[in-house]
Amino acid sequence: MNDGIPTIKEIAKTLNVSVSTVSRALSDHPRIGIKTKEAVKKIAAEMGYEPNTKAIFFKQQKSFVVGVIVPHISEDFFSRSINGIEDMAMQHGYTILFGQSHDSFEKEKQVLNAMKRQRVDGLLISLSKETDSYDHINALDKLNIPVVYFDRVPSGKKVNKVYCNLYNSMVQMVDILFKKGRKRVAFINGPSELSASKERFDGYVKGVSRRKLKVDMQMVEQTDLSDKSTCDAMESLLSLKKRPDAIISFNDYVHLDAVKYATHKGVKVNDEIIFASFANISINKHAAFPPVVSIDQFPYKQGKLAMEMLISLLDSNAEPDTGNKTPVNSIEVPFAIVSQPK
Amino acid sequence: MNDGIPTIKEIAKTLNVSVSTVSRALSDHPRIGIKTKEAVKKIAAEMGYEPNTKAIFFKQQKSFVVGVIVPHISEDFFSRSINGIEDMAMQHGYTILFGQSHDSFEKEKQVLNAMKRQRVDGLLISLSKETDSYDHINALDKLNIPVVYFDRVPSGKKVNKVYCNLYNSMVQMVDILFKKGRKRVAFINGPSELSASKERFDGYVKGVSRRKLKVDMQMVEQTDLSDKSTCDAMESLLSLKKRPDAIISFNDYVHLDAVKYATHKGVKVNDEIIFASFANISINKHAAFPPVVSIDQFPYKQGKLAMEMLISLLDSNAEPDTGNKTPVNSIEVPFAIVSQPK
DNA sequence: TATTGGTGTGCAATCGTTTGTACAGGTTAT
DNA sequence: ATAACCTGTACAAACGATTGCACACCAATA
Repeated sequence: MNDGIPTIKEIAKTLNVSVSTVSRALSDHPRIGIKTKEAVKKIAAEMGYEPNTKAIFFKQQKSFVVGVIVPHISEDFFSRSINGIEDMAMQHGYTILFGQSHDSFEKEKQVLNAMKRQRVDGLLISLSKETDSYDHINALDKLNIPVVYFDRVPSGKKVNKVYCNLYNSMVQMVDILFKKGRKRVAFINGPSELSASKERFDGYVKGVSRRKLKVDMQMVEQTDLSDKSTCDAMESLLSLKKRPDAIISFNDYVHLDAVKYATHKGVKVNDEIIFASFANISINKHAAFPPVVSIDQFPYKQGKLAMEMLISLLDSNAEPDTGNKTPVNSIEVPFAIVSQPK
Repeated sequence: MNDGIPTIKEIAKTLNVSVSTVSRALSDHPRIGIKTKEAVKKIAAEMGYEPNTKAIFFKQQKSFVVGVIVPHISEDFFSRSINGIEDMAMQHGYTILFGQSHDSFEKEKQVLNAMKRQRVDGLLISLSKETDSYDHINALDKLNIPVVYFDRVPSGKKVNKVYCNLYNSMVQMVDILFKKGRKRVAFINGPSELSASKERFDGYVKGVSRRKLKVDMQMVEQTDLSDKSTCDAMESLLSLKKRPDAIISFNDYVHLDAVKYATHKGVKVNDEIIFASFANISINKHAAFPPVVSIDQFPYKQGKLAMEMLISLLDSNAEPDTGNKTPVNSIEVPFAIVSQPK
């Protein structure tokens, strides 16, 4: 006995039948006699048999494990996505191999290689902000490992992805702020490496232009998402001769830093200046000044849909080749604009 | 060819050598000729050979995968523990199979079974609040899968664990509040299912008793951690004829709800009543009223130590049986008391 | 010349399970 | 009575890699 846990072979020996009979008996093969089946199952239970899934996975070349890589698990958006991913995965008997890139390209390659080594059945990934080459991910093609991107998806590539239309949501957000009577809507954008930043910016420009206004680049600042960088951005905005009367932050974390700085500087938050942002993280309800307008990108739903897509790819992969290349799937998840009660 | 990626066998055929030669050549076996080695490596690289780790893991009965189960990934404490776990794991070539119990016993059993099926090499677990039986976990013994508990560890069992001394930290916290001149220190405890609640309570009693004071049970409330339940607790405390002048919350999430309720009721927070709590979650810096005193339980460190312990168990397991049963490891991680700058 | 020893390679077993095929014994149909 | 067909079981190959052992070859030593 190997591990203290018996193999199919030992059951066979105990009963003086062949291993194939045991294997088939345990899986209720029709050609096995009813009494044999019962005897086998009884002994198996008594001996505490547990199939060695390592062996099975090896033989079947499938392990029901999918890799999930996100930038930061501590970011509310991602931990909620993972909930969606996990729920969907469990429903279909999949388990999650987990890794974080910590927004580093090197780390992303590292964890991705770990997943490759483990031969995950498929991969779900939300890109690190440094990622600008896809060789490491494309290497999975050779191993027949399908990849689904979510949230932070590569721009302009034909890939399987689930994402939110940040451009449209930004256009609408700007619109709402103008409708609230604001005249000078500023924007603290994220790092330019993120395609999300470009999309938001384009949306901002569109939103402002629609009002027949000229885009004033003094109203657009940038942060690397750190507290300090956000404060710098705020300082610039607040020192303008014509201060903004509305500030849109790249996301709620930036918002929290921005609003903290503003209160520190004696600004009457949500009066002189109203604040808006993306993501709608759950601690907002405890923040001193939650954003007045926020865009919910439904992380749970995105995660769930991404996993659903991956599973369908895995299922179609399992079937004998249908000849034509698998088409590329893409889902644009609708966003929602949430106005905090006054 | 199977997956589009060649096996050792195909390399062998291409070079007209045996598979064993290829295998040994690739692993730099001393008995293989230098020219053969080079030829094999060259062809292997050309064909894009990648060892099939499923096969290797199967043969070696080890997969370098450890299971990690936590109640909620979205809880700051756990996502930070996971960072520690992941860092340590990667350093040693391990990958993480991930699951959440969502504080449900059933769910915990489910994910644990998934990990068992996957034959993880070892398991790291922080118990769900409902867990009161350990059969599902003990079942792993049979499979020779070592288990390390962290943070939410079983009380009074001889197991491998990494945890924080909540009793002592509570004693000290009470002490500090008295030292700050507070006279009526109240406590909103967590659900009684959690052993952490008992420990905190005992610490509270000790802390109060040390001051030669009688414990007033009106000063001790309980919450199931939901917003509503915490508000109920606060309502009771605030409606006392002799209101508390300090309130210790079970953790920062409870604290945030409590403080919100208090401000809502017009209490002068951190003046009439000062607030303290456990955990020191990262968003505190953005909260309107962070706790004045907080206990840091070093989640990253706990995770790291737990993983370290598990790895050492796995290493000792790999060695031929030393005869005597593996001793049980237990680490008590020191906590720190953090006072927010005024 | 025969023995010893090192060097380079191949054979075959092994891990635990699944599965295609063969085969034995019994029953039914022609 | 003989072919055809079930039913229940066993044999052996296969998945991809590792590894103990045997063997062949050549050189050096006794």
